[in-house]
This record gives sequence, structure tokens and C-alpha cells, in this order.
Amino acid sequence: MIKALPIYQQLYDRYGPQQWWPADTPFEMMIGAILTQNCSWLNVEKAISNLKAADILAAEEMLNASHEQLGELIRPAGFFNQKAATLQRFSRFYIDQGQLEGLKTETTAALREELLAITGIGPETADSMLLYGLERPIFVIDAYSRRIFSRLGVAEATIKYHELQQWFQQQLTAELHLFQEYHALIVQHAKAHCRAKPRCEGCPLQTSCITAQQGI
DNA sequence: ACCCAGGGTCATA
DNA sequence: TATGACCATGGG
Repeated sequence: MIKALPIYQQLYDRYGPQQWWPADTPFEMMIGAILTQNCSWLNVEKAISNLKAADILAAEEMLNASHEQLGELIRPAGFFNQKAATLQRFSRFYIDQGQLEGLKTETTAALREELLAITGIGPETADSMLLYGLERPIFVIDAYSRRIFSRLGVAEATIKYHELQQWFQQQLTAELHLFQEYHALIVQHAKAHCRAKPRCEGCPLQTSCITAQQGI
């Protein structure tokens, strides 16, 4: 039976602390979570840079901007029509709940339900916001988590989001810092290791490359 | 030219 | 419930 903590330790030994999420403010973090959906972080940085340059990286300003202007600014992050609409729906919610101070007073379960009710925000985006923006100990699952842990034999490749999340949360103590670092390390492993050439040399997980086509 | 990226929604069977 | 189409840009 493979345990989650030894895997974490191997990743941490190799890559060190990640200090996620890269953002100046919680609101910027949550905007980044929407923008990074199925798109490389490099493109997200361009979009965020555009939003900052236009001085609308704030909830009120984002609502005042037109759909067309917002879409143009975030164009590098792809799916810009969908994401522009999602950004404005999220900004509406953020203001209605009393911004960061208001969100802080809500329970994690209530916050999660409310975030998932926003069209364009699914489980991974909501949990990323909770973990890194609102500092709640929720374990974030992504495509890499599925590949790694299915290839390690922990679960089927088609395991549901909630089930794999429960697998982690049941055996790890719910410590914010641990959950934040663990997810970041999984992403770092995909970036730094699996894209290295030659691929998969000295893989700390001994499970080959975790990109979609290059597995075991 | 192809594959992929720090997903999510909606229609269909 | 469970696949498939669709959204769209930029890097390797």
C-alpha cells in the first residue's frame, strides 16, 4: 500500500519548498486560478501582466470593464470569452460576499459550495482558491495527481476527483502548509522533471514521465 | 504538423 | 452515469 507522505518527502527532498501560490494578493491568486485552466502558467503571466498594466486587477474594476476589453487583456491565456465571463461572475460574488474580509468569516464547506455554483469554476479551481487564496486545508487534485497515483497503483486512472481527494485527506494531517506544498511539488515535478531531456532520468517517484502521452 | 498546458460546461446516449 | 465536442492561445 503506497502512502502519500513518503511520496511527498521524495518530492520535497528533490525540489525543496515551493512557496505557492505566486501572486501578490489573494484576489490576484484567485484570478490566476481561473486563468490557468488548461493553459500554461507562462500564458497566465502575460494575461495577469496585461490586467495590471490596465489597472483592473481588482473586483470593482473588473466588473466595470466591458466583456470585450477584459477578453482582449486575457487573450494570451486562451478560452478568453469563457474566462472573461467567469472572471466577472467571480468578481460579482467576491464583492457581494464582502470581499476578502467577508469570505474569511464563512465556513470552508459553505465557501466551496458557493464557488462551485459559479459557472466556470469547477472542483480544482475552487479548491485552489480555498487552499491558496483563503488558506483552508483542502487538498487540490489535478491531472498530474491522477496520472502519478494511478501509475503508482493507488487508484484507477478514472478515479473521481472527490475520491482521490479523500484518499489524500484521510491519511495526511490537515495542515495548510503541507497541502500547499504538496500540490505545488506535484506541478513542479511535471514542469521541471518530466520536460527535462532526457525524460524521466532519476525520477524521484520511480514511475516514469507523467505527461499525458509519455507514461510508463 | 502535432501535442500539450496548473479545466469546465453542455449536449447526447 | 459517462463519453465527446467545444472553448483558444502559445511553447516545445
